[in-house]
Amino acid sequence: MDAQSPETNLSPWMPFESRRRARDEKREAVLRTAVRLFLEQGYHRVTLNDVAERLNITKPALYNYFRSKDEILFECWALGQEIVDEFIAEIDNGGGNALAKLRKLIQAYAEQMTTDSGASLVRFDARDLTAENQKIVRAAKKRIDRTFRKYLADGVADGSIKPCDPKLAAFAIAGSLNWIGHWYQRAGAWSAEAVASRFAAQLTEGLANDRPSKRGPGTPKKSRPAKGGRK
Amino acid sequence: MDAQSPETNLSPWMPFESRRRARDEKREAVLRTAVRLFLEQGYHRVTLNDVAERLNITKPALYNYFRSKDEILFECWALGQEIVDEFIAEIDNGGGNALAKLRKLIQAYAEQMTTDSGASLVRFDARDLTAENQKIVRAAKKRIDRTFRKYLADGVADGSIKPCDPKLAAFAIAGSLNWIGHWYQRAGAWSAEAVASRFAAQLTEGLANDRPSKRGPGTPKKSRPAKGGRK
Amino acid sequence: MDAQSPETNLSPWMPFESRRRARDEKREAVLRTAVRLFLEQGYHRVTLNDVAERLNITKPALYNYFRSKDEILFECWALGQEIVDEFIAEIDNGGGNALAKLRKLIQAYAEQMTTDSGASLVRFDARDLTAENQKIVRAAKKRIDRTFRKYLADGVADGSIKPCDPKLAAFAIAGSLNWIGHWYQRAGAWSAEAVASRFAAQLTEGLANDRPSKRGPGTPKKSRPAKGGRK
Amino acid sequence: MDAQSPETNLSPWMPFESRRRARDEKREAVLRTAVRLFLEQGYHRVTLNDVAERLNITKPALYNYFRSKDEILFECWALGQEIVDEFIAEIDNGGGNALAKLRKLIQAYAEQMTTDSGASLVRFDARDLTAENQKIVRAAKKRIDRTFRKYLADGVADGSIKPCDPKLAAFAIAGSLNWIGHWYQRAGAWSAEAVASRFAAQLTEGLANDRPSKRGPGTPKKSRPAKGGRK
DNA sequence: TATGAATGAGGCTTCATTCAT
DNA sequence: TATGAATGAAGCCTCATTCAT
Repeated sequence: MDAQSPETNLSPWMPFESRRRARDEKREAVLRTAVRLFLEQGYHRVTLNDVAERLNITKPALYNYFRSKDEILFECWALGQEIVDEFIAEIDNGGGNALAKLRKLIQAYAEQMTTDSGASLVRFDARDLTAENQKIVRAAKKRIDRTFRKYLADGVADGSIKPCDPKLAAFAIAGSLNWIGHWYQRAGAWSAEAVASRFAAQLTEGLANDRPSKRGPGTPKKSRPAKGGRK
Repeated sequence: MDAQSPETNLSPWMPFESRRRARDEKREAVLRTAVRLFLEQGYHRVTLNDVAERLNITKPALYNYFRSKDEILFECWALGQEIVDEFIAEIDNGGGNALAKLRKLIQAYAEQMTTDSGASLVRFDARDLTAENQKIVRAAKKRIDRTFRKYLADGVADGSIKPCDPKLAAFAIAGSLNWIGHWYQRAGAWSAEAVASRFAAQLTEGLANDRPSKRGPGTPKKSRPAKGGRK
Repeated sequence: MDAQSPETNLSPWMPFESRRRARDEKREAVLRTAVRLFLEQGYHRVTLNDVAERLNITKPALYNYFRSKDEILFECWALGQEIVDEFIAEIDNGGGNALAKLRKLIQAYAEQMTTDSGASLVRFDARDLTAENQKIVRAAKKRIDRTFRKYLADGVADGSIKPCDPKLAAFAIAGSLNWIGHWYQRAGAWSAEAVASRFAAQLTEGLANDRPSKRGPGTPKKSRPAKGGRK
Repeated sequence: MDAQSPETNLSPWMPFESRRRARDEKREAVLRTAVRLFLEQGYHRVTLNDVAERLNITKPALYNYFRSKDEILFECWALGQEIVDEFIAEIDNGGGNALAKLRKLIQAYAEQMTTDSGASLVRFDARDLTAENQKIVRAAKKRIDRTFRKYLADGVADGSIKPCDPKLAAFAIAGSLNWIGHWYQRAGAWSAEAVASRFAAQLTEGLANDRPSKRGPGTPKKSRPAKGGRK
């Protein structure tokens, strides 16, 4: 508490520590505000003044945290992408067959789409970024795409998913999910989780292999697939 | 047939006719060029100079055909919407049960998404338009959405489609389709028709009612809820 | 009417004659319309399109009658100036002492100010004209000014007007009169003539010499109203 | 007085104070420059570049102080109007009969007309302003007009002014005065005060009641005018 | 003579970014 | 670190004027 307190010993460091923390907090505050505005009004209609104003600071102050407007945009995007990368890693390293993983991925991705940082991923235009950052974004998008395709291909291979073109199927699924970022409103009738589980169910409904190979993995939901072998 | 041909009689009007035709052709040329550029680079990165340059005219010449940049954007959009409205009307008035209609709609909409004018519908940002035009766009989008929902609801009612939430299902389908406007490249591996029919098949795969009620449609959801009653 | 009619004899000329007349009429129509618009909205806010539109012709058609927008402005002004020059000449050559002439001038000028072509003289900005035309305008304005001063000086000399600075008095009078061009509305309560005679009376009221030298001219208003009681 | 003077105590605020002062000074500098240019060349011929150039700044810098070109025009006008409103209030609350007040008003107004800010009042075109600001200008003009009329009417009532139509007389006087704003040149032969007093004398010469009724001023329309003329 | 179309010139305004304080 | 002020770079739009028909 007093000058002798242990903390005081670190004092030469503390200011740095706490300053850095303060700085990071402000940085994040800027990003949160920016995401909100970018989503509400669109990147090009939002001026740095708008962002600053909503934060009760002045425009040049923003340059203490970011080097340019498009860097802010990029960081907004990165915030959302980070989460996606995390749950992809988690699912990827987790258990379950391909279909199960796909379901988990859909669920997680759908939920993410209902958040600001998730919507950023599909509503921001990468062409507003530096060439360099565009590459990063494209790589990330490809990563996501490949994950979807991999689960689909794996599923077809292990029999949990009906034969299909993984590429096209991935596009179909991704489209449905990305679209959430455009229509979902926090004020709407559905909770994020509800939407996510419905999508997980619905989007895999047509894919699940009702008549899996003998003892194939899965034996999905429906017992007695009935005769109607689909169409 | 010779110099005295009937057309020659109309010659006094020809200049008008042909001028008007020329005008309309130029207007359309402007729109085609604009759509292309807007899709390639994004509305805000395209200047009217860019558009004019690619047409080998000067910027102010554009104002002979349009009153403002956002009017051009709107007309680009309208071009695509017109087509959608047309095939919706056609399908709506055509035959087939709800599921069949839904398939036709998906097919047509998917094909449209592979064209420039179709992609316009989902890649342009309505907020770049006049408040008035925004209303028109919103109304059109609602029209499309309602059509999807109607077919789904009708299908559930007539038994051709498995019980499901039409609103959510419509979102899922629309998302998949709209997404085409973002990834489809004319240079890609698939033809527009191929993509469209695959989507029509895949997107309805999970919806089609495998075990329709004995005597044709018309014993919708209610009777014998059965176990499969989703949720 | 037929080939033998007297007019036919002149036929080689007639077309010219009538054409010229038609041309002049159109020219004047343009000017009338232009004056109106320039007064209503101000020269810079009126486009040649506005002028053409109100005449039900097209913009380039105007160039058949005038070489430029500022030429139109100049001709509008000239129309009004012509009238002023005329009545100045008339008054100048007419009879009466200096005070009488001054009154006549005020009356005529005031009336002119209530017309469109009169208002043009004081509401158009000469700086919108060619350097050359500006000179013409300045010369005309000087002409008017000199006339006022001359009558004043003459009046002081012949005793009909009280001693005063002719320059300043001319400015005062001209100001009052020019101002009419700004406030007078044809729809107002006063007729042009009424305004004019009131101004003629009022503006000379303070100038008329009540105690003229011996038998000087004018024994205005006060003592023994006499016959000269102005109208 | 010395470095420790009270002002020094406020030093922490000085930066703010001085900045604000600097800002205001610059704002006024812009206005002074703008008025000058607008009067010299006319509002439409002056570009913001011209204004900026003469101030040795760049065009967009002007937008730190004003929101638009027409706002600058309005503020120029307001600068002049403020002065008028002030001396009107002063005269109105001051002593003297109506004729005396009228003289004071004429004198002050005439002097004002010889300044840039005074000339602005009559040489700027209100139609260049926002609809909203046009209203303000019109209201101010009406205010001035009413003051002239009131003094005239009061003077007629209290007998200090000869019977006359206050409306018309006000127009005549205002015209003379406003005209000063068009012809007066600082480089000319007359000082502002000289012009003003001559005008005050001359314009009221014809109005002053030479032979007021024996007892008490005028026996105009109102029977028993009493001394308490009006108000 | 009249027109539709086109153009050159230019003006206002916006905004991301920098800089001195 | 934060700010007021300034700037450079554009962009949209307007309009008088010209030209081919």
